Amino acid sequence: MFLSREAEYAIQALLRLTLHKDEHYVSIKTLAKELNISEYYLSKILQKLVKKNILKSHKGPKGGIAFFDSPEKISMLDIVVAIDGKEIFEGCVLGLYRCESDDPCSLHERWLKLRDQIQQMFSDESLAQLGENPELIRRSQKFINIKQKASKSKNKIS
Amino acid sequence: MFLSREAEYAIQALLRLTLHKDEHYVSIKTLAKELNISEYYLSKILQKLVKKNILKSHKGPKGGIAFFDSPEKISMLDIVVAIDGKEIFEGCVLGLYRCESDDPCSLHERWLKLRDQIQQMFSDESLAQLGENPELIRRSQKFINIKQKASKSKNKIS
DNA sequence: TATAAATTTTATAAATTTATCTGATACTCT
DNA sequence: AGAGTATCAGATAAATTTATAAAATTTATA
Repeated sequence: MFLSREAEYAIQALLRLTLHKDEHYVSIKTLAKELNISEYYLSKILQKLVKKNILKSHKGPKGGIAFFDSPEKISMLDIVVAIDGKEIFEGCVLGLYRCESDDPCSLHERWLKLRDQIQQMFSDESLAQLGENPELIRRSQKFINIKQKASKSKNKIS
Repeated sequence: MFLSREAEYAIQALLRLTLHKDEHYVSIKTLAKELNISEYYLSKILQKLVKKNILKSHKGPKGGIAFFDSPEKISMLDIVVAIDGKEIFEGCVLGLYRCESDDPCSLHERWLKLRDQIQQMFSDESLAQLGENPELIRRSQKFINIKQKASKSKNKIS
């Protein structure tokens, strides 16, 4: 799993949000139900996006969250970095000390190129582009159930 | 961090082991001291490699671990998969449900290619090739100290 | 202005990963 | 055979990530 679960949920929530185009603010509760995860957990995650000005929020009745900018202007990289930080694109792939220096490991150059390409992939893709497949977004809700069940049974068996 | 800490330690330990070329068996205790990590923890990790026939072990005095095959025949991928499993090269990068099906997300193809290239990178590189830079291997010992300090202070400050 | 709806903040719990410890077993050597 | 050395296996502990709950704050509107 290249991204943290939080980053995955953030992306899934924002994708859901693109399906609510007309509404001014959408409550986190609603999104949480649609994604089938805890309202509180989602709040926590989305707050990070509010602080990074990817979302704006409004309290009280008729409140909720909304995009700060339009989804066309939000790249996947924006979201990923807001949640997981830019550190996931840093460091030696083997965890070797001082590998970034003038005497790197033999995988270094190759890894750097691949990592940059991953980063480029995320920055090339806007939320709006990903949102062009609403069917996929709707399907993605069930995944959480499966994940939770999988980790539970894994615990029991092994 | 693309690889788990265990996988990183496994690689570092095997790299260390290549520096002990002449000896028949090297004790895990010795390796653990060189890497500056817990002897017991390293045991646990290396046991996985024993079970996967990457290492062989021998109990008692003059015992320890040794390569089952020569480092030339061991790829980085062998080690990574032995510890982290092949799952790290599977699934949708965004965690979307059924993304692998006939209706994938718009990042899917691009991610698949990159992921395959990462896998290829690991399988192209043998332990022996990485071991050709003994200075780097020796330096890598200190990294663990830094990591441990970093996570401790992180805890205290934030 | 009171009430209900919503986010925000803080606390708590569960699960997983990371790390250490202990006892058992196997082996070498004298 | 006995003493010492080393892995092996399973239990335990600490740290981090993942998830939930409860209390505090803000806001719309009746």
